[in-house]
Amino acid sequence: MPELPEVETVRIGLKRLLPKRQIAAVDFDWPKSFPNAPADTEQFVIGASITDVKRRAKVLLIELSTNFSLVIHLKMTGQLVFRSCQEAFGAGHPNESLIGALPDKSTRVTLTFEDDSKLFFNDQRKFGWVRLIPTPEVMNLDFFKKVGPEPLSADFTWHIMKERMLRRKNSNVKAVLLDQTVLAGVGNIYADESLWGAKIHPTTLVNDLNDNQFHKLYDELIFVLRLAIEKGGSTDKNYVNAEGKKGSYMDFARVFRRENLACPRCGTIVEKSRVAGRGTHTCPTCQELPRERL
DNA sequence: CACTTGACCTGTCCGC
DNA sequence: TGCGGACAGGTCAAGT
Repeated sequence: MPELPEVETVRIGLKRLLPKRQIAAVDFDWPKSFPNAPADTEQFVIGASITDVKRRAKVLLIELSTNFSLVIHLKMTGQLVFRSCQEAFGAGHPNESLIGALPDKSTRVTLTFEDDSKLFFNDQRKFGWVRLIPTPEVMNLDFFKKVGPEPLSADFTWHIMKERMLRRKNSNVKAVLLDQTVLAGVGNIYADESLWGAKIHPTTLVNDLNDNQFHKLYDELIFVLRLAIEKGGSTDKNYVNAEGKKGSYMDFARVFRRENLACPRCGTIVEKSRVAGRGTHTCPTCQELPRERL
């Protein structure tokens, strides 16, 4: 579930909460979630302080004073939640969290800082991971060598998006939006939302899109990504930010998870189907099915 | 090579 | 009520 806007929201929260804190202990509650620990952890994590928190695609990079980085992928159900030692989180407390006491049964890794505040990596489905990597070598990871450009970077244009998408011209447009080597950070929610905005059916072959459609899809994608960051991301089920709180983009969603409800543009009932192996939401009036090719 | 499907997991929901 | 199965969706490996 965490896509670019959710990971960016977590990054903004951690950037405010973590820098200068010194790590006192690491607990491996589920060792597979931190595969290359604890070999280098004693030397390069314990005693290190956090210098910066960055993001590339859907991956978080927590940089340490030892010139190592904690590289974290939340996959579908990952959460990074910070709690300071003084905070109480009972009902009605101003900092009340949407998740209960931590650690809990889905806590996989716990960082404890000098002042006894903690950062919890929770991950119900255990697909996410934390890796410890020398900071200069982070971008040598296979994933980063292959991943496409950041859609919100200043030099990402609709021409670049069109050119990169045409590398997979015989695939349907939804599969290509989800392909991280074409562009970084788009997942199921914002693929459906941007295709609805551009009035393009998700099964349309990339090769069949005209320039107007590429341009419109680019505009809609940038719009939904920016709006979602502004709203603190989408909480469908698991996602919470660095303070354990929900995002509100789902209140603004036009088709995602709105099957059997009215399309906000034309009133037609929104349908749900499967495209590229994923649940897919479309308006059958706004997003016309592509004609069968002979 | 281009493209699609299944595996990795756990929890929830739906139908019988 | 209990139980099996479908589903959730990011990425990589395996299959066509």
